[in-house]
Amino acid sequence: MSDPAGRPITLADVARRAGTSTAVVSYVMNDGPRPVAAATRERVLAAAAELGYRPNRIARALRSRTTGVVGLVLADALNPYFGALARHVEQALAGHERLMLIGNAGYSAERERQLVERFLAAQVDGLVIASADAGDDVTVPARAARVPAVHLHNGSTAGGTPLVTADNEQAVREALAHLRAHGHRDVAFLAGPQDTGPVGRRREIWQAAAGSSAVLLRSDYSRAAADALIRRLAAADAVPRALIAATDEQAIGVLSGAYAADLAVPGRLAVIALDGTPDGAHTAPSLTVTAQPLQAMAQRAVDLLFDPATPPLPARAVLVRRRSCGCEEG
Amino acid sequence: MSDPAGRPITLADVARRAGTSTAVVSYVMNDGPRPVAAATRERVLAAAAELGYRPNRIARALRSRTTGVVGLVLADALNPYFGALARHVEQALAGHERLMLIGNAGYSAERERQLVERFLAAQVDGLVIASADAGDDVTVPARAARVPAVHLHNGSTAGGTPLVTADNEQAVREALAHLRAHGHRDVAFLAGPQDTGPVGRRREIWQAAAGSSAVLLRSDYSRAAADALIRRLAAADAVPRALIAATDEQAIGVLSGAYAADLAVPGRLAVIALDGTPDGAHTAPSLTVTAQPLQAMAQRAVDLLFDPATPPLPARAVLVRRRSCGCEEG
DNA sequence: GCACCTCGTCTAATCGATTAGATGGATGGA
DNA sequence: TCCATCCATCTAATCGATTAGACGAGGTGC
Repeated sequence: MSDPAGRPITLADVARRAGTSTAVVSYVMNDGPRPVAAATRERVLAAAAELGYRPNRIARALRSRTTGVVGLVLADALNPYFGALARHVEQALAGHERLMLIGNAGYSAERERQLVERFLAAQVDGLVIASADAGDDVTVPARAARVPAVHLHNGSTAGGTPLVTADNEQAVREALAHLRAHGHRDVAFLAGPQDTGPVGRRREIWQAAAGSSAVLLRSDYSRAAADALIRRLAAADAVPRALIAATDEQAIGVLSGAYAADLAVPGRLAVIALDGTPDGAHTAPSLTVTAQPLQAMAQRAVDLLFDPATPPLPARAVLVRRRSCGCEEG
Repeated sequence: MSDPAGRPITLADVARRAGTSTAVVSYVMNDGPRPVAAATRERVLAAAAELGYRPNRIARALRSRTTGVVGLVLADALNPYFGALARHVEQALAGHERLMLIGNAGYSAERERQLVERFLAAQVDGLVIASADAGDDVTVPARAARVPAVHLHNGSTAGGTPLVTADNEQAVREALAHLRAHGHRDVAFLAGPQDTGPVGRRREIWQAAAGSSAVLLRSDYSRAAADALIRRLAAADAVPRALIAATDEQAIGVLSGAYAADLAVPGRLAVIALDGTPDGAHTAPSLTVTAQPLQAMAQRAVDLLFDPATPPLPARAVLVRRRSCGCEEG
């Protein structure tokens, strides 16, 4: 708010109007460290309301060294997995009365580092980093600046920054077992471009369980790349009968590629994805997934920012049976 | 950064180390309003580098009344239309050296108002509001606080806040004409829960062009709602032969509902969506859309924040022919 | 040689909110 | 009645960066 002249209303304006000092106004605004007489409190509140006073958080931030803002750096908010995480992080932050700065790094570690620097310059109270891959630890400058940081989904724990992930091992095993229960002996795996961090372990776990004859496919973490891959395989008549996609994003590309190439899903190609995003419920056919507890993960990541002693998650992924694996709809 | 004791490095520390006053350090850091001797500049730069000085933007913000942060309030970042807009807004802001606070309002005007208040309290330099609907103008407090605001996609222009939209009329006409070219005489329209603002006009335009016998459907702006609607219609054998969906999100739900109900698209039901998000390229079947110039819209919205004289957009939507309308893939 | 200007730098006020320390009036106990 | 408390409030320092005004040294013009 501002007065008619355009000057924003300050504490001092309210104090003047209420006939008190700024200290008292501050005490009232914050249920401050000292008590205020009831009558005075009323006067101050009334004055603030009349003037439309809105405290300047910047000034408060300067004094109190906390901005009420946390930065979220993520790979790609258009990927529904990261998009959903972002939503849950925002909600968890709201529970701590924090606002969220967001920055898309587009799967580039360099850009992640840039965003971390910018967010630190903006004096964020904390950083959540949701990377697709786990290369060098991008939170190093945060540690130097003594700003708490957390990796979510994937990231390097080398520097001591905590990492919140679902139980990838169990998810892969469950997906594999389910496809086997549908009668598939050979189950291929569609991985990302590289295997890094705990998420990269998904591939290793599949490899160990599926045997060395199983087919490993790779594509970028995008619908377009997975779509193109499937069309290529279809042209070469090399499409597997069953496939675990490392991410929903890739699985959705598999579905559209299969549709375009006239490959029936699940008849000709059964698919399970490992993420479990909201999008999987409304694909054609609907996508069977091992759904990660995204909300719980986001909540824990945020809680860790404010209390490093937050207890770990059970964080099991849950198999959601839909149609892409061969199950009938419930 | 901070010294070993944990105290963050300030301008004064750098000044002390370089043997100058804080003013000179500031001049160097900003190529300040006054010149500095080359030798001194070197000393200052060296001192800053050695100490790992990172300017405190909060302090700067207090003094200069600009935080370098803009708030984006949007209906739902998981809806790929708004998600894509958010991405483009972020990029446009990066061009202005601004960071982006984001807040999901979940299609609730009340929550939009709350977020506007919080962002204003955080002293944002500007606000971009991307609402699904256009009810009361939620930017009123921004105007009072003299913070520039822009509506993107839809919103009330009653209070003078500018609105950046694509040419909805042309998009609807083009979609309708295209379905007619495929031989459909009756083209239904799947609208949102209510018709507000320029986006609500889409329905009126369709109504005027399609005639009063044409079927109007409504659902929430979600995949689940559109999916459920189509299944219901299928059970009642009341599915139209051709349909324009107001949003991609609804169209995707239509596709999944049609798939589940064994309705061939486009054979039994032809579909065109009016948004044109990246997701439409990888549905089964792929989605024909009138693609709005999302990036140009976001760019213009952001430019308007910093220069109200930014010229208007041509902002035509472009028909992207894919398969859901009956076209063959290119 | 003197007045005057320029350049480089320093001093200190400022942005707005917070809060420790000081102050003064009222209350209670002896 | 006098002193010790206590409560409500005020005064002023503080957070860190910015920048107008002051200042001194060196250079120029006449």
